[in-house]
Amino acid sequence: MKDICEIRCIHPASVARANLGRTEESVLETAAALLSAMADPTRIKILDALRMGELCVCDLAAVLGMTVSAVSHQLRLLRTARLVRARKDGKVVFYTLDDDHVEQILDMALEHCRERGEL
Amino acid sequence: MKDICEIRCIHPASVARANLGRTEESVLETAAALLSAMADPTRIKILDALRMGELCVCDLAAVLGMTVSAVSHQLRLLRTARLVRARKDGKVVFYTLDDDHVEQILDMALEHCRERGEL
DNA sequence: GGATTATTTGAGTATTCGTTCAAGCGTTCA
DNA sequence: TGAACGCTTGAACGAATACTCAAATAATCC
Repeated sequence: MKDICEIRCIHPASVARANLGRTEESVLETAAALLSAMADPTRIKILDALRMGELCVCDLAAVLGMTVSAVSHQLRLLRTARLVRARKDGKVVFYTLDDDHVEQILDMALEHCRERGEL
Repeated sequence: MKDICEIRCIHPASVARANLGRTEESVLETAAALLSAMADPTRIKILDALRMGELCVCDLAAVLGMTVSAVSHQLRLLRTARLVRARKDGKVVFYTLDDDHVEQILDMALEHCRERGEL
C-alpha cells in the first residue's frame, strides 16, 4: 500500500527535491524537544518573566499566580532543556535565561503573534 | 499560604520589575499555541520538508515514511495554526508554508540545536 | 453512472502532560 | 540541635495528544 503510493500517486521530482534539502532527523528531533519546552502557557510565562532579570522560585510563583510546586515542576523541564539556569544562594534558588537564542526565538514568536492577532 | 508567600518570602523589587516588563497574557498564550504547533517531531519534519517547495499529502507521507492518514491529521493542526496553506488542484491538495516567520523561527531553532549538539 | 484515487474525518486507544497534594531535602538561624 | 524556610520530588489523576483503522468526501476517468 505504502509502496504502491510511493511509486504511483506521487510527484517524484518534488519528493526527491524535498529529500535532498532535508535537515538531519536528529537535529529536527532536538529542535522539536526545544520548542516543546517553550510551548506551554506556564513555561512561556516563566521565560517572559525572566527576561527582566533573575527571579527565585517564590518570586516566579507570585508573578504567575501559581503554586510554588507547579512552578518548580516546570522549571525542572526548562532546566533539563537548558533554557534556564539555576544559581543557588543560601536556601534561595535564582533562575535566569540560559541563552540569548532562547530570547530571540521567544521574541520572534511573540512578534509573529502580535502581527497576526490571535490564533 | 500564597498571600503569605507574596508578602514575605519574596524580593518585591524583582517581582515588580518582572511585572512591569511582562508581555500581555493573551499574546503569550497565542505564542504558546504557535510553538506547540511546531513542537512535534512529525510536524517539524513536515515544515522542514515544505521549505523546498509545495508537496501534496501523498508526497509528504512518502518523505516522512508515514501513513497518509497520520500526515493528514497533523496537517490539519498546522493548517488551523496557520503555519501551512492548502491549495487544491483536482483531487490533489498541495501544501506550502504559510509565512516567512515560520521558516525564520524554524531556522533559528535548528541553528540553536546545531550549535548546542543534542539536548 | 460506477469505479478509482486523493484526502479528510471520527472513534478508539495508548501515551504523555500539567497540576495538586503530601512528603522529603538542604540551608539558615535561634 | 531543632524549628523554620525555600525548594524539589513522587504519586495520582484528569486532560490533551498522536497514531491506527475504518468509513466518508470529493474529484477524475472510463
